[in-house]
Amino acid sequence: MSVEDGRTSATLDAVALAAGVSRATASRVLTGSPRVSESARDRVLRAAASLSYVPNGAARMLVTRRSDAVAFVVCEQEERFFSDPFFATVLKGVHRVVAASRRQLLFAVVAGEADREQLVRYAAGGHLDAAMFLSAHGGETAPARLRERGVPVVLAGRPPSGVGEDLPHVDTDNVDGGRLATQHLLDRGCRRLGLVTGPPDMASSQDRLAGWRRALDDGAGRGQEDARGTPAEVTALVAEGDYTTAGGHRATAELLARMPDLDGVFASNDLMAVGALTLLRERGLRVPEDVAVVGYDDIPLATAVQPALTTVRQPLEELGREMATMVVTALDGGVPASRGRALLPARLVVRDSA
Amino acid sequence: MSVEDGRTSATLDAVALAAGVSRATASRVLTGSPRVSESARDRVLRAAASLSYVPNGAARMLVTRRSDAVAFVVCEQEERFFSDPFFATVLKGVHRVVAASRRQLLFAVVAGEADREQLVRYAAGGHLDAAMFLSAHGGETAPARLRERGVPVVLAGRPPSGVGEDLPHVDTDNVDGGRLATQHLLDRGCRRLGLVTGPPDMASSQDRLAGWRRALDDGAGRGQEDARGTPAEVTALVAEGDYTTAGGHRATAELLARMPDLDGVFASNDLMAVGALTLLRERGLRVPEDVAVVGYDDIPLATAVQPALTTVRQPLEELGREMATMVVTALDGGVPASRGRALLPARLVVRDSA
DNA sequence: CTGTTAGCGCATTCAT
DNA sequence: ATGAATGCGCTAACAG
Repeated sequence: MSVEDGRTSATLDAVALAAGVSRATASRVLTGSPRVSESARDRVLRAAASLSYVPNGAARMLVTRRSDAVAFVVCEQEERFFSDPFFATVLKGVHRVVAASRRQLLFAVVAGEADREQLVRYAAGGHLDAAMFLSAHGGETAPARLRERGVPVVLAGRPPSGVGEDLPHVDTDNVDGGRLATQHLLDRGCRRLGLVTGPPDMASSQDRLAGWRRALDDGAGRGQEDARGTPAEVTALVAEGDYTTAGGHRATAELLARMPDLDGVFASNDLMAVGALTLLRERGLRVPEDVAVVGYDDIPLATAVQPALTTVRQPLEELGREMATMVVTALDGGVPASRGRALLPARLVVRDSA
Repeated sequence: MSVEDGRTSATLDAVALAAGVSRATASRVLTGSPRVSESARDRVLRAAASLSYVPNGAARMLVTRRSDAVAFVVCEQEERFFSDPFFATVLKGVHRVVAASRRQLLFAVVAGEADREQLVRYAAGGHLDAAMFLSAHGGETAPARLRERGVPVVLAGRPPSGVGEDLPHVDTDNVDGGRLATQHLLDRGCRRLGLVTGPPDMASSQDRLAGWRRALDDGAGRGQEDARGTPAEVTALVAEGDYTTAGGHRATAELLARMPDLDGVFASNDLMAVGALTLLRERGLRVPEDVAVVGYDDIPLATAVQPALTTVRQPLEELGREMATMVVTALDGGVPASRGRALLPARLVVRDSA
């Protein structure tokens, strides 16, 4: 049994020496090259194990130009980031694929300008073979800057303006999701509708809003009918939210102030829908009898809340898998992670709130 | 305005050449060495900026034996990890300190054996200057293995058995927290008490259990008195939970089955307390009138739930800051991150559930 | 199949 | 204050 030094770890030379071969042969064995004799391989492996040999990452990076590490970058404050299960689910999908490719998955949060510079420097320094970006807001420069430096990048979600329109990305169909949610409200007879948007600089917000508009336009085109088959005019209002429960609460209050006979709310995510539920309860309004509420994301909380939320589900784990697959494929195949544009379907999950 | 190549980034040679100095001088400027003339410094800086120079991380690591990156490692499944706000808060504290030290904070999840091996290899390869471990379960080998390889390590929480008793760590006073929670139940007159523990292999569970025992023993010693000042016998039962809402639900059911006249529950974390609340409501028991409930952690959900949870608050952000400070200090000072053992106070937050 | 050789890009001696 | 030379540990191209 060998003893670890604790300070200086074994080098390839040491392994080669112990195995009685040259560095080159030792290296071949350890990198899995086929052109090695059985006996040499065996001796090297044994020596490496006995010395607890681990290759020096710096030396390896320097010559291979790879780090075998990829990052999952979230451009948000820690709070947001953790309070939204969105990230956890996508990360899970990513994790599976990256782990299977035997790379180190690293996880970084960019909560401000200093973080951004640090990350770009880190990546430009060669520490990251690729980066996946989540929740990029408008004006986020990191993805484009990394790509300029030759680091493959994939975004979750359509790049917002100013981020790099042609950046590879994978998205769920937020336009269709927004349309489904809105149409559901119309279908159940709601005619005084309110939308609570997400942050206006995020693509998902914009797209869900576009879907809302599309549903309303479609309806206007062919004439809405209420539950009794009677056509009725539709009134629609929009209030700005921010994807937080508090924001949903506030925005719904605004909606109600501007339209007291509100009968349907589409909140652009579940957290805000929960905020809406809370406010409506405070105002003595019943859900869905007085006001129907539809959320988005189908987070675990959606079923825990009273009434259970009708919402739109996105295949988030699949989104993560897809992103990671694009990255890994690009890395393994040498194919530049060019314009992939998977668009994953969203679907309505009807529960009690609408 | 210079144009980026996009494939090959500028090297120090290129910068030196453009500045009309030697590599050595350029290096001195960029590493902030004092022994450089004003004019040389100026030219080098200008050249570096115009070339968008970023030092090659591999080359730098190779010679400095540092990566300027530290990791925050969570040994949990993604779900757990994100669903528990514990991590977010600690991370926030860590982030502040690490960012201020101009190092890259990396974040890794170890969800299984493959991940563990990958991480150890990554760290042993020199990619990590230090690692902070969260939520280490009994038998977790990574921290000790990293330390053996010369990577400074700090744990959040007392090391559970088999993890390395003498590993540096910073903890909150879980024993006292458990005692406070239990004592509060006794003080309000509860005499038929139930404890829902966390996973038995986690130090925090063990310590909160120890605090529970201590409160009960103290009480036994001096004789408990009920709300009317009448001494009464105390009965106490323990059920095993797992820090999840579902686990709290199940464990509380078990408690109730074994002791139908249960009148006080101490759940070792808020998630389980919420599970307890749900079960008690299902059984038609009022909280706190029939059964008082105390949680632990004071997560945001604690105030959102009905009734608002009486719970124990830990200074988690401070815990994060403390861990990161230990790491950064060790790294900057060259002092081995040896036995630090900050013990941060816990305090009771009384709300409606007990 | 194996050993020898040559850098990868940088920080750091040692001279000057 | 500056330049020339050295080596970190490894992989890969080249001989043999």
